[in-house]
Amino acid sequence: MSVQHLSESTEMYLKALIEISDHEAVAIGRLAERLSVTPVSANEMVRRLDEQGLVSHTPYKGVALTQKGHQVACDVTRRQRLWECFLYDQLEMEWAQVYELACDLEHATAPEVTDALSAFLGEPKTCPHGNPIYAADGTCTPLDGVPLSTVAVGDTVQVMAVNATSTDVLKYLQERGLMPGCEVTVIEAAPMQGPITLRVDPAGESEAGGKEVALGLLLAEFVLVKSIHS
Amino acid sequence: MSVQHLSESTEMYLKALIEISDHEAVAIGRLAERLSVTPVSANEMVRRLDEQGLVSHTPYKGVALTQKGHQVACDVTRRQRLWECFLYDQLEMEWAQVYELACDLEHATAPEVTDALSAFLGEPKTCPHGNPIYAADGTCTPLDGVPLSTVAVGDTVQVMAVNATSTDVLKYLQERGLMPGCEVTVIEAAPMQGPITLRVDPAGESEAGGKEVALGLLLAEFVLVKSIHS
DNA sequence: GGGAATAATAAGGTCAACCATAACATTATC
DNA sequence: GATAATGTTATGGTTGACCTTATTATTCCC
Repeated sequence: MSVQHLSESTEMYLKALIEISDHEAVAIGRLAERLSVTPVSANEMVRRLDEQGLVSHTPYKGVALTQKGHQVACDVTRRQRLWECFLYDQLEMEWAQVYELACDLEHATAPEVTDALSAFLGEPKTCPHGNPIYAADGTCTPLDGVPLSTVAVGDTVQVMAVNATSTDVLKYLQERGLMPGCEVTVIEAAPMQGPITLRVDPAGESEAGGKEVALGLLLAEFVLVKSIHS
Repeated sequence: MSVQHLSESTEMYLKALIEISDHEAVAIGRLAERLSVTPVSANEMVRRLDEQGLVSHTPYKGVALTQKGHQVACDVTRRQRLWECFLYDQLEMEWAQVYELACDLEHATAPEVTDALSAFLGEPKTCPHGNPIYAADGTCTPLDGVPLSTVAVGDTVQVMAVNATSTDVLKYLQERGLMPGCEVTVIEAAPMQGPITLRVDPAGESEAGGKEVALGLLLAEFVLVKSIHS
């Protein structure tokens, strides 16, 4: 269990894997794209991670985290989301920016600091974007939402979390009010992967009958929602 | 002035230079020792830093920070000491440990974060070890103390700051009560670089007539004190 | 002035994490 | 079953920051 010191690069690979794997193997190509490296580089790196027992790679099938790798990935993600909370709640930094800023800090955070930070923040359970924060033992209650891209026309749902990592994408979504807690009605879905049209009511103002927003399907995949029974 | 991204190693060299230079050139050997690298490696690195205009190296004379390098070094030190305050005051971590922990965080801290952190902490002026925190513009009021190793027998002084970086050394000093604010009377100084003997009154308890402590001269150099007029 | 300590330079080596290009293997799709 | 897409392996290259060993240059001090 001793998690000596893993390189920043190693931590980024493992974090990327936990972010894009739905409990199944991930294609190397996708991983490479997510990390902005070439498939060849990703292949090399995956081989090294495999040798260290952090992932298991089945040629032509994909990469999956081992138990050890999963533990590390949870830990890295925990550190990041705690820093996001700190940056957003305490330092009052930009909602769209804290993912990137926390990403730098996460690799420089000793276990004692992580735990003390969590206590200081009151053991928060989600980051500012709504994603769950793993407990020190690696457990967490997973979100039971679905991507906004899969919601039927006419349905009204509430945004639970936003899964994006790029500051630009987050800013784009924020400008349209798509933040955790807001309510969204799908008004129209264009054919051929066209955008969906939404009415967005900012959190806490569900009476307002907010503005109409067109959202590309790929962007809508980042937005996790649950249906509203009301 | 654009401080793009300098490597962690670069920042460590510049920080080491500002820490051990008394406004004069530093011998490469000393720098190498401080950073635990070989003189040959330090030489190479100094050449690179010189090429980047961060230091100026006069062969056989030593290295000095340029204005640009000084600015960066101040900034790095500022980041570190702010993190020390956060870790010590807010997260309530060990006094002896926060230097090392903050040292990791400092390299991962964006300028916006530094400024927001400083505001959050109430623009502190010193770190938990008593060393000054540079303002955002690089200015700070330097300490006017002298090393405890230079104090005459019989004198009573107050500890202003502790300049050590190793957790072990800091822990050793803490165990003997040598923290900022405490009062110290030099009882005896052994010849031939022998230890000095002190009476240490912890901060806020100057009536108590504290314990006697023997301290090696090299350790006493880390402790910055000012005389007490009382 | 000579020798010791220190500093500088040269040459060659390692390691992690990338890159490109090219060849080859496998899987998926028409 | 052929072809395209994707994945894998091989080879060779780069960069930063270290290392060792050896040689040469300078400075300091008796």
